[in-house]
Amino acid sequence: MTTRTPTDSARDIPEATVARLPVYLRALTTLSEQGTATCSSEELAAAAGVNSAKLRKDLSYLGSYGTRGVGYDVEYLRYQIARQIGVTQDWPVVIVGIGNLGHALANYSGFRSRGFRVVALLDADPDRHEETVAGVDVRPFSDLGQIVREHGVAIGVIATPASASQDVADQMVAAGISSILNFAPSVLAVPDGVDVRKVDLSIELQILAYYEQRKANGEPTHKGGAA
Amino acid sequence: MTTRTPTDSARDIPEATVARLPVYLRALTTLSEQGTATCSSEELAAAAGVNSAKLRKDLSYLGSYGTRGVGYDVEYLRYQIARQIGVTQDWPVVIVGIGNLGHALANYSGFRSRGFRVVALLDADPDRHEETVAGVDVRPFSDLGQIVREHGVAIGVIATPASASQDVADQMVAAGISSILNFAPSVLAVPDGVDVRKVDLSIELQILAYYEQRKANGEPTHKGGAA
DNA sequence: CTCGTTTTGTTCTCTCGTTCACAAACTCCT
DNA sequence: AGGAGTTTGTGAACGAGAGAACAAAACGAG
Repeated sequence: MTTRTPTDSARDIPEATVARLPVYLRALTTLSEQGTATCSSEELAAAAGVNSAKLRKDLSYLGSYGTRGVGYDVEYLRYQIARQIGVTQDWPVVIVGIGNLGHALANYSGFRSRGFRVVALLDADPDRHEETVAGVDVRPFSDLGQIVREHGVAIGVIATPASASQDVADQMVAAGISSILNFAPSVLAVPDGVDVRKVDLSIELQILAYYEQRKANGEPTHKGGAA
Repeated sequence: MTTRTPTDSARDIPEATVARLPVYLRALTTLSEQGTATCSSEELAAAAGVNSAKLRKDLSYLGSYGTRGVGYDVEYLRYQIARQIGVTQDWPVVIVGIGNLGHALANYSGFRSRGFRVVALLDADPDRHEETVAGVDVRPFSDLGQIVREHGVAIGVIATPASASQDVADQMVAAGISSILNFAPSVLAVPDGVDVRKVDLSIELQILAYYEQRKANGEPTHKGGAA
């Protein structure tokens, strides 16, 4: 049964669009908090920092949720995007590696408010197993399999040094995790069917440094001015 | 004098390539530490997690630094990329907002080793001004202008809550900073000539959640399996 | 009911990025 | 010296994404 049925609600949304949906979601939440009930594509695009044509095209992949001549109902569109991304459900998440970054992630409120629930903090260092971070006990890394089974965890976050990251990833995959967010500066090898996204703090700085250097040399600014 | 001289050493490197250069740099450093003196595009591509054709094309924008039939000299290529990105020089950086994330960033060793030197940690909260994080004193946010002038800071990092981020960005720009790395979940408005890059921890998780949801619904895996 | 105004949804075009495929260039072996 | 075997650098085909432009749809005024 590998054939795609035509009734699939979500066809194929382009990757670039998927990456922007959370941005729109955040913008809509902001508008909602400001008491805005309706907004045009122009307004929403401004709040999200993108072109209005691009926004409309992105939204058209989800369906026709706007009203011509009027705009979008903020609450309704917000729900539709949230449902499409999957943040209406609850996503249990484990964080491995409770160093500085692990601490910051465990305390980050933005996860909770978007449906991500940190069910466990794991670290290989026994000295940390007495700690409690953000109300969650730090447990031995060897408990990974049990925790994943118990909570049905599908998403894992790696905040270890690079040297440990591949081993952690292997064990995550073995335990049944199929999506990994990697903060370690390493390239992970994982089997097909497992998604990995990488966030590298120093890479972003290096990209800025490149353009900064060019600015200092009198090169004209590239297009990506604002964000 | 807005015309581009043909003697410009660095012509126009595509944005996508610039974003990958730091990845290659890291891969080369790893190879170097393993004692590898020479590598083929195939090996380096594997270490960086990209296609070898793409790697070769990327490198071709910098110049011809390889030897046909042999490959690339690891040290030489590493230096060339480092010079091109600008990480051979010293980049003074200020971090504003010393919460959990600010702490993690201040302690992150990956900055130092790539030429980024944290010259100041700033926070608006007077209670934090007694602290010392990673050997650097936390100072009042109002010192920003003086510090930027003193150290010639061009790059600023925002690790504040979203509510404060725009104000911090405005003051950074006023102080003369022209590149901003924004960790706050907000869209910053900045004048032309100022570069902003954004890292949003929860957005990455939401993107993973989207694909995870599709996997759970029996959709075939998309191409972006490994990373 | 009709017309003008507003704003979406979509089509078309163009630019940018990726991948393929191969000639040029280098090494090694005989 | 010459030929076989590698590996780079790049031209060309291909695909995806961005932006402009416009037709279709809703609304309000008269």
